[in-house]
Amino acid sequence: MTSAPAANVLDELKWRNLLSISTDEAELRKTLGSGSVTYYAGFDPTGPSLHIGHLVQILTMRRLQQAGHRPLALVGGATGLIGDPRPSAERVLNSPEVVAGWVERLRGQIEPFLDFTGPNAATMVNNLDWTSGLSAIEFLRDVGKHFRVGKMLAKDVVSTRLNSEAGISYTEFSYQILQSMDFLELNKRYDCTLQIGGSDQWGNLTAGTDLIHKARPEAAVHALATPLITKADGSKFGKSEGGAVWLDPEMTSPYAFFQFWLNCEDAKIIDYLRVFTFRTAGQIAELEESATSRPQAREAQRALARDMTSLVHGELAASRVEEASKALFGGGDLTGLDAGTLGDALGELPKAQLRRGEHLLVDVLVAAGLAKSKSDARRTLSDGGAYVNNVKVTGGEVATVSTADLLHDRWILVRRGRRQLAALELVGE
RNA sequence: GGCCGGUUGCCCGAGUGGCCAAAGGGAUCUGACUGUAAAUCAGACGGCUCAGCCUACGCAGGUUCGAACCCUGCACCGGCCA
Repeated sequence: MTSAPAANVLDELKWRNLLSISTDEAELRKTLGSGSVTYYAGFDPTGPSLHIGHLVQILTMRRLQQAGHRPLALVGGATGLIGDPRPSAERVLNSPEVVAGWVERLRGQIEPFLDFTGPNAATMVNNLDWTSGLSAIEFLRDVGKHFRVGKMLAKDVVSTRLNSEAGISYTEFSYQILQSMDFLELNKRYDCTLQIGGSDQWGNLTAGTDLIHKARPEAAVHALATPLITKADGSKFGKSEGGAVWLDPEMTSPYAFFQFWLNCEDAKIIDYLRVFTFRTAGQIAELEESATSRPQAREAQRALARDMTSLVHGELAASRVEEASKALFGGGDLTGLDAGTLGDALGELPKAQLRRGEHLLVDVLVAAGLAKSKSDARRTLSDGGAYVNNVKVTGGEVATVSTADLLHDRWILVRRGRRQLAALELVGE
């Protein structure tokens, strides 16, 4: 899982399409090539878990660390209380207690990706540390004086919001100042000279470098933005049935996580292998060859799913869900599977309990989480979109399952559509 | 503080007294095709004890046989003025 250190890590990032825009590229290349650079990326606690969109930053941090640079992972205990303005509408504030809880969770999610030992050990930081004690007067005098309102208004999101019906609160308008302070503070405390972030953060990144230029003219700092990851049609990457693909295994099961990557569209598979995995150019070229000549084999997708699941949930979980996927989709005939294999596979799926006897499939689909209401379940049944043990249900809305459908006298596999599965397990009388 | 405009289903957005569970688009779901892909075509898309009923058009009240639509108050958002 290591890549040969490129001559300059910037070239590797470029090859992986991870460099969208940066401050003076020649200078940045020189800096990265001439010693260990301390850099940071920030993650705001806007929810109980990070999702795969955050992975781009996390993994870019990891790549830079592997190239000998020193990461600071910032979880925004302060910025999370304010909210980075979204183009659409004002955010709803979360309570300090809730945000503090999320900070802890995010820290735990980021830590496994970085190395906290050795000469370029990573450090976790929290911007609440240097903002909680700051008075409003200090803030306005020491920091605010460096910001020109005209420039702040010109930032993309701000002007979008200003021109929208939603408008923008002073709170969110101030966000860029807070993020700029982070960079300045990390520059002072840790000699941090590079901030990385998504291209949608470019305005915030440059606000930080500008602040440092004014407050500490002697410091030379850089910013680097990674591109927005999209699907082939340009739409947002990272959504699956129902919502975001979370890193938290309770929110997105390792099986669902694996499935998400496995279902990657052909048109994007090579891009994603570069962006998200640590495979070398040679390995990716081989997978590309396979994807071109034998797309139906989907070796590249399998490699991506395998790597990502292993990276996020561990080798063991990755093997488990890969085996489960093989068993459940491997040809459809479940009766041929032995109890052990089937039980393991079903164990990765959402579960519902089933009593002996006959049950309306409508109720079963809801109980198993495959339909969000009985109406939804009825629609699915009348559409012919339900399957029991991989066999299409033809009975329409009144179809039932019963003890006779049990596999190994214990389980029933229910499916909605092409690939939403759930397991029913027999429970005592 | 004043005046004007806005608040519609997951999102955007039409509707301005009965024909409205609410046009249209997007998202989503299902089917066909296929490779657990994409594109395409077709159907569905508030809930339920489903030919009916219930809930819903910012919130609360009112007018009316009848309200998303009219009136009053409140909340939030925007614009202009002070």
